[in-house]
Amino acid sequence: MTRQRALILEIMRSTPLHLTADEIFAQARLKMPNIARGTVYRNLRLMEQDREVARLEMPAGPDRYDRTAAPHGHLYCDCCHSLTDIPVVGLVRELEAAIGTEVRSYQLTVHYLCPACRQQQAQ
Amino acid sequence: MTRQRALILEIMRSTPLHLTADEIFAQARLKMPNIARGTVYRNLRLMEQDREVARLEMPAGPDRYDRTAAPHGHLYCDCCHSLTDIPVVGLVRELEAAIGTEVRSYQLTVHYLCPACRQQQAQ
DNA sequence: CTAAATGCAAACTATTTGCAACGAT
DNA sequence: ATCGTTGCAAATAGTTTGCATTTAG
Repeated sequence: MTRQRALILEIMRSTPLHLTADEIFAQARLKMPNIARGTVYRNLRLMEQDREVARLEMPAGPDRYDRTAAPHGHLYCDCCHSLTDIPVVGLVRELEAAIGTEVRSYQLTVHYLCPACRQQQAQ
Repeated sequence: MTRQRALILEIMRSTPLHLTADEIFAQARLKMPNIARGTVYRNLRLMEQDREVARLEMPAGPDRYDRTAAPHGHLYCDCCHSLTDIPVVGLVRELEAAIGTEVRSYQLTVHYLCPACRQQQAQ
């Protein structure tokens, strides 16, 4: 556990947002001006393997990271690209029953138009 | 509708596999030796917008394309990266009820170990 | 005829990696 | 002391784009 890694964890824990590696890097720079971008990517990958964070592949743009707690899905606005959590109760159980084997994890991304963007389109 | 686009559609329709843009490009080259990689990418993007195909963001490696039919999810093997369909009956309805607004589409990727890889790990 | 699509190559974005120097144990 | 981790810069992978040329309608 290096200072760099501790800082990255702290940043992840300090926000409910789904930050990109670069956003995390930018925040980290504020507190540790010569932390390297590579270090951030490396640690995020390790933390993903350790299941400390989950990497979210996005339909557009860079991956984002989620401080993992309970399994959940995401609502993705096709217009403004905002991302919000959705609890999907019982989905894992359902899936395991359907698949007949252990589910290691899942990623559910639901595309929609968020209220603000729907409003705009209506006008 | 150009010859190029028709060929890409034909390739997509001729296989149940989830090909990458580059795999589609390689197959296309066999029948049309100077079709350009850019053309394949451009058409796949258009076809995605027209909902003729669905682009699948993968946890590792390039995106893959799915000839869309009924909405469904995918089983992804964390070990050998194989990808197979899972019908997820009623998920859209469930989601719309939970979200309270129209779902445009969704991507569900379930991580697991496929039978072959599970076997190997056990040994 | 003309507007849109192509082939080509170069550009670009996101991410990974090699390596010498550094730091935690 | 030693082994993993860092910072840096260069490399890579996947995809997109600009532009002159071709093609479909």
